[in-house]
Amino acid sequence: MQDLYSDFHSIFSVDCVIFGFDKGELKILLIERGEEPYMDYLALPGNIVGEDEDLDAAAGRVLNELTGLNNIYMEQLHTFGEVGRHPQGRIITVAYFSLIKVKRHELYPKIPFAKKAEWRTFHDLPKLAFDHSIILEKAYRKLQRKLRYEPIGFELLPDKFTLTQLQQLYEVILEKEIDKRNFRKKILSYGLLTESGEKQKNVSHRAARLYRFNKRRYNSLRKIGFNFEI
Amino acid sequence: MQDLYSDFHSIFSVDCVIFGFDKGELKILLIERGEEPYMDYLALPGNIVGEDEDLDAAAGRVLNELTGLNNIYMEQLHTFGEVGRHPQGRIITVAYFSLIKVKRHELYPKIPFAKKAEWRTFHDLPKLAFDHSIILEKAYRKLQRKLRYEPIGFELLPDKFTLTQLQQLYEVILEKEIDKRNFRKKILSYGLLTESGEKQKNVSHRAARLYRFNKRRYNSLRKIGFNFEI
DNA sequence: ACCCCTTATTGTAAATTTTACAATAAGCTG
DNA sequence: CAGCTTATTGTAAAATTTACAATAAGGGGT
Repeated sequence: MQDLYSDFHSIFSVDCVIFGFDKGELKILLIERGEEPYMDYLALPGNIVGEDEDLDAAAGRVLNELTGLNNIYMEQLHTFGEVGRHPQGRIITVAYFSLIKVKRHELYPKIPFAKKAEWRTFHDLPKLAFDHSIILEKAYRKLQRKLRYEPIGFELLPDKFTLTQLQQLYEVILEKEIDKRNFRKKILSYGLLTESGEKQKNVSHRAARLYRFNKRRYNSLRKIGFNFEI
Repeated sequence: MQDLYSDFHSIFSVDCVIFGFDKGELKILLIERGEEPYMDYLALPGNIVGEDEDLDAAAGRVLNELTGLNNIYMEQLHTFGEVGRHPQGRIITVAYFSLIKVKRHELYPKIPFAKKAEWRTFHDLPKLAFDHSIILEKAYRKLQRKLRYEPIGFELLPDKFTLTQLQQLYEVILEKEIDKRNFRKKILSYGLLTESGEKQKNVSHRAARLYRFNKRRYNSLRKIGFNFEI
């Protein structure tokens, strides 16, 4: 058995697709490469998985080194292992999918090969390095699918947010207009939103109420198999 | 860069979760191990990925070597890469998910380490080798989720099948009873079923009509974003 | 031929959910 | 306080989902 296993070993890595939402736009956290190949191209942040490191831990480490954040919503997206996907040899990469609040952190690009890290508008991107455009495309479809069936929008918004912000997030990600009254009725009917008691400040129009996501209620409803379809 | 990449190489493999449906039961194609570790345990069929082999191709090869089938519905499920998952060292496995028609083939267990391959009833399984019970559990949840949103049940049934067979499949996999009249109304409303013109034979009761899945119509509806929720 | 047993096939009314749609309220600015 | 901007709210019609049972058809046994 050991013989069979010893004939081919491969390098493997993780790449992170990190979504954010800011000023009504879907954002994605990318690095700018400072080395060949794909010098100056934008790329997904990623790294080699350590010998004694779990896959999930490697993805968490990449995100932490980039943002300083811990305990962030992350899940596996897909593994990309085509023979020719990397110009320098066979590299398998496990892509991860993450949602974070843009405003919560500074960017510390400790990622190797990176000149810098920055938030880019998802809907206006050049071709990325390697096969990262393909990975990103897959991640976006997953984001759309998840948003339709689970209340994950809250991961992308500040702790307190208005219903209009939330609706805008749905409209931008799902790429369709939503009726304001029907959206509010539906989203409030789940009972996942708690009024914070506060209102918007420094806006030159009627101030909107600020809501919080009620994580406790979400967990108890999820346990009994509740469905949150939008 | 080459330096960084050269410090840790890992073995990687594919494992296949192959579902079938027969005699009103959900089946799963497993091998019985003929070697340590986990001698005599049941395990998912799998193999090492070749140096010049795409991931998807490796999964297809495992399934082909086992069943002789080609062009089978397969998709990636998840990658399992915990440090301690394999007693003989760090092995990352990409799990695949597949649905096949049980009656279509013989079993040729060319899988290494296997004494034999056989169809087992999903709902009555012992603990599997390695972390394969965990992989299977994840695959089953995916099967349930997919069945609810996509008409994949046809992959598991013979080319011609009755509505009762189809309903039974839904009931067994989703683990809930479904109203007969409502089920028929809904499933027929999608227009994905074509009457074959034939009826059951050799049954000691009223013979049911045999339907076929209309793949062409499915593809054209899917293109326009149609939803097939049950 | 007929009765019995088993499964196949079909419709409808009530309840629920989704959809379409616009007037009023509130806060800031000048 | 007039004007501008965004926030908030309800209702009727349409569509979908749900609950529910009687009749049809085929084979087996007499």
